[in-house]
Amino acid sequence: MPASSKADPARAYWAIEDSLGHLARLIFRSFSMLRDAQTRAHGVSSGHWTFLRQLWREDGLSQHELSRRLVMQDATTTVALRGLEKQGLIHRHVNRRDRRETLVYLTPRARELASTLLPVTGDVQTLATRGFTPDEVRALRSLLCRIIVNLVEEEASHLDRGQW
Amino acid sequence: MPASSKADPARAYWAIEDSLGHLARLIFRSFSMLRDAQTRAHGVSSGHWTFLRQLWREDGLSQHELSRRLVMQDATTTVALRGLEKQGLIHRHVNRRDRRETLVYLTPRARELASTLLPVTGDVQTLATRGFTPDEVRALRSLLCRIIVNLVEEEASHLDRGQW
DNA sequence: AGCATTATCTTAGCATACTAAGAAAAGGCA
DNA sequence: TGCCTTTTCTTAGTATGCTAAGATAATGCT
Repeated sequence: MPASSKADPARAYWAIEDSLGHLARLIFRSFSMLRDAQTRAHGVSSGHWTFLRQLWREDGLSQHELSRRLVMQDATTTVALRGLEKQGLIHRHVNRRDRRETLVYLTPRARELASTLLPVTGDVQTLATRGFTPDEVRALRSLLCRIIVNLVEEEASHLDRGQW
Repeated sequence: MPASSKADPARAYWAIEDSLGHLARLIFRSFSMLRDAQTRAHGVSSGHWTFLRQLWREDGLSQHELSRRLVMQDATTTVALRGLEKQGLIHRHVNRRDRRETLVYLTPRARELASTLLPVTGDVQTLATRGFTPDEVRALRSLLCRIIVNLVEEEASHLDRGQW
């Protein structure tokens, strides 16, 4: 008999539905994987995607500003951008007005990729919310944002108390 | 002037609110970190927590069954359990009726930790949903579960088509 | 019984992303 | 101006969790 994992793949998920953190993990992971399946063929990994997506909106930012917008550590950004540079998707040069900063620019190749790859996010999102009414999607986004605000405030108060 | 990250920490999050995958990432990460801050003092890391929590519900499961319930790869489980064993929180022995399986049991020490650490999940959850009505919490859980079902079905159909 | 297939666990290698600590540049102030 | 602090980026080390490939045990088929 096949393992129970094949019998009803969704069952395993329902069993842990009482933890919002866990639900968030599953959703984040599925999003990454589904997106990755589409973008990998173009040499864009899951880790690179996050940065590319932000740069498609606006490039010429410093690494620190990029990190801030994506809520990533500077060190993480350094490593990810090194990979993107090696793939010829970005180039970087020191800001002449503040030579501590490194500004990040897309290459023409990366710009061309945008039209191919940007729709992928939309596709995954559409798929994830299949059967949702527009109101439900809006409600979900709103609830998630409220959670994030709560969590951010809590983290900030931890910081203030010097706990971290 | 201080970096803008300190000016309004929540702003950075709102800027990317249009991606459900990204929102899920932020929530998952905040949950992990807030929990970690409480449990680390007891020698329980974020990665161990997931497994401990499941084992507090029911131990004596095989590693594969544990993996299935937590939606983890078997290899991931192997490594995590090795850590828990080294910490003296679990012990494992081969199932006599099927010697391919390794059954996982909590140690008395791990059982004692339950009463101290289990409330932590609840605390983080309460904090995350501050200002929510019970109906909103229920609605959120329900919406998240529906997304997961959608995503699982999609992944399953990818598997069927042999794409992965 | 014997052999091929399947299931479970492990190992190895890699990707992502964290923290801590250090280097280089800029800013602030005596 | 010179020194101390802050900011930005980098490096090193670690944790989490993935895939691929292998070892061992059980199962199924002839």
